[in-house]
Amino acid sequence: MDRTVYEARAEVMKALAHPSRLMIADALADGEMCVCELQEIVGSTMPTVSRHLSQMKNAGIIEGRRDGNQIYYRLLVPCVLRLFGCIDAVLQSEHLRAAEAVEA
Amino acid sequence: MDRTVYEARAEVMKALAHPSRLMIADALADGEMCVCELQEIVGSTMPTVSRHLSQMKNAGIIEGRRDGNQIYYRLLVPCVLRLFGCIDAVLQSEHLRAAEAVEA
DNA sequence: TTCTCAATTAGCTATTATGCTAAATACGTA
DNA sequence: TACGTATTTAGCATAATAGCTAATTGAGAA
Repeated sequence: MDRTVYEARAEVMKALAHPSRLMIADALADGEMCVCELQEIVGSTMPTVSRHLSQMKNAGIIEGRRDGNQIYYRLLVPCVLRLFGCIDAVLQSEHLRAAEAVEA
Repeated sequence: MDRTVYEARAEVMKALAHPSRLMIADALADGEMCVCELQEIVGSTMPTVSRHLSQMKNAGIIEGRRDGNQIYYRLLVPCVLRLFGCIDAVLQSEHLRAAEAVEA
């Protein structure tokens, strides 16, 4: 397998590898949201949220649609939500091993 | 949902958000491998590969086992391999939209 | 013990990511 | 036109990553 494939994949992963961007992905699970709504959820300044959105857009994860002077973003590839299941499995196994380490 | 949950998830994502680390995860799909074998696959220096492995280990993705003077790593949570499917779906949809943009 | 090999850690530099404030754009309304 | 609101982009300072070489640790062999 070519290294460029892994580089492309890593770009997508990087576009999700930030707490605020994971919050955004989760928030968009139920449907589209404008930047101002996402800002409330994430709790950063509007420019910062906008930049996170732009990273996710460039990675092909979300898409924006203008309505008036607001821009509504939505998930393009909803399967990213299923990533959480696996990530949480990693976290659980981590906690299990941490507990074992304490016992031993 | 608490922000700390998203921070923990982001740590796991970050531990995979690098081409070399994705290559390592993929290589470990078929079973454990020592660092020297992974080095050949990744194509970086041994210290660099070792540091990638240590990041993945801290995130709870892999585990190492010493045998003689070699250390064999294995995937702790094999479901990370299923991530590739979704990531590739993102890449495909990206290419589709890029093609549409060229047509228009 | 001493030597060698595999792996990790230290120390450094270069690159990249993050988040802010301030400025620019886009759109709707008066 | 001019103004207000939502969003993006620029520019900057700080922090985090990545990769290298050199030094260190761990385990087996001579």
